[in-house]
Amino acid sequence: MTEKELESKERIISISRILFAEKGFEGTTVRDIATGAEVNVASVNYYFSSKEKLFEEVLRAGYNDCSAEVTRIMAPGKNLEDGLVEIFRYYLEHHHDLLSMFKLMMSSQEKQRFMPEGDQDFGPPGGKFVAEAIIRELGKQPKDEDLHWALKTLFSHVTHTAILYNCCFKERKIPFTSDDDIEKNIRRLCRVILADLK
Amino acid sequence: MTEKELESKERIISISRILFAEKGFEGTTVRDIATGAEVNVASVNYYFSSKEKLFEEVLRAGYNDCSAEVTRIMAPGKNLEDGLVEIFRYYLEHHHDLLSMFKLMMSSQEKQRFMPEGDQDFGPPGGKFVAEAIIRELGKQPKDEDLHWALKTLFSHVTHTAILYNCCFKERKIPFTSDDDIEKNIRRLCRVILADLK
DNA sequence: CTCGGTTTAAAACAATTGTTTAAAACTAAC
DNA sequence: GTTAGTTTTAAACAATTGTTTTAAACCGAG
Repeated sequence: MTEKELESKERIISISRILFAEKGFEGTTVRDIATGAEVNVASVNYYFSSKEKLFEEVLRAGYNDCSAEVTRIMAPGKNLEDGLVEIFRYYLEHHHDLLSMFKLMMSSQEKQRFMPEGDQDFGPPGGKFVAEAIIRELGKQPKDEDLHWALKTLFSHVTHTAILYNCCFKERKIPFTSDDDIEKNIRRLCRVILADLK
Repeated sequence: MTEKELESKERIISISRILFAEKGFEGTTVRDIATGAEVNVASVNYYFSSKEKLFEEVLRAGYNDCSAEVTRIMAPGKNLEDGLVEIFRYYLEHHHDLLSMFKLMMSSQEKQRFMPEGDQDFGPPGGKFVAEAIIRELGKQPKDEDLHWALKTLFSHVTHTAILYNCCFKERKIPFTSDDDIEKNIRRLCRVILADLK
């Protein structure tokens, strides 16, 4: 594995993360990828053997990065509000991966089974650590029902907002949403939900 | 415009709503549509002049139906909790249209501009009437900031949950979510948010 | 330099794409 | 029944798709 291979292979992955997110799997052509990565068309199949396999690798990369980052953010002791806002910001910066994953989930059943190991019990990547932050914040172990309600509501709010941000908010298609507002909204929801759990 | 035309044209629209939602615009072929609608391939272009125009018509149909239904559900006097649960159920029944619209929003900029008249001020279709229900429930006019926070949080929760339901929940990929739970979750969020606004 | 394996390159592959054509079949009014 | 207009059909269109092939270029080790 020489220096050049790493460069080519990684350029392909890198541009694929963007293109798959923007145009979806079918909407992205191998030739688009090859052009974007400045490699020959055949290189894509040479390194990844098929477009589908490349797609899987792209998804895995996105999921793993996201999972690692959420885990890092939500390190023991982390404040819930601050953590969720940071997760939101990460989602914005890496909305390619978020969009790809979401589009996949929304696609036909055959492909829906993609979900890497771990995390299943807590839904989104790193959900377990957000759950732990909720427990810390409460100072007690809530009922399972309450915990999962809080987790799901908070996470879906952050995710949904991050997705919409790149599609509508930043172009002001939906009013009353400045970047500051979004942060405030997340914090407010945190407080309201935690208050209800106490 | 004969009897037969209506049948063919509507069969094409009908199957397109499903296929576009499942496979996206690029993932759906004109031949899939023609087969599904039991018409000749050329009929699609005959009636809609292009695949793209057909897609626009499909989106418009989905958006208008959804907007009309939310408006109907949220008729003056409607209870907020009940209304949102009904909207959620409508989203589930008509998740084709919901998915199509969401996938479009998540797609490349050129197509993002699709958003029919009205509703812009309140985001999702029929949002205005949900806002009115919030005001009714409060018994007073809240601050703009509060109203939009509540509206956005509630609506995004319902929408996000409805989307995930068809992708994960119903196959139990994410645990602790029975159909009853989802309803309860929506109602709980309603109460918590309204309490905060009071 | 020479040799093995790895990486690139151009070209071609068959299959599928959206769309058009041109003729046939159909429908309704006269 | 004839005619004019609409709808359906089969066939073909050029363009694009993912993938494969074959040979050339490249590289480090001996």
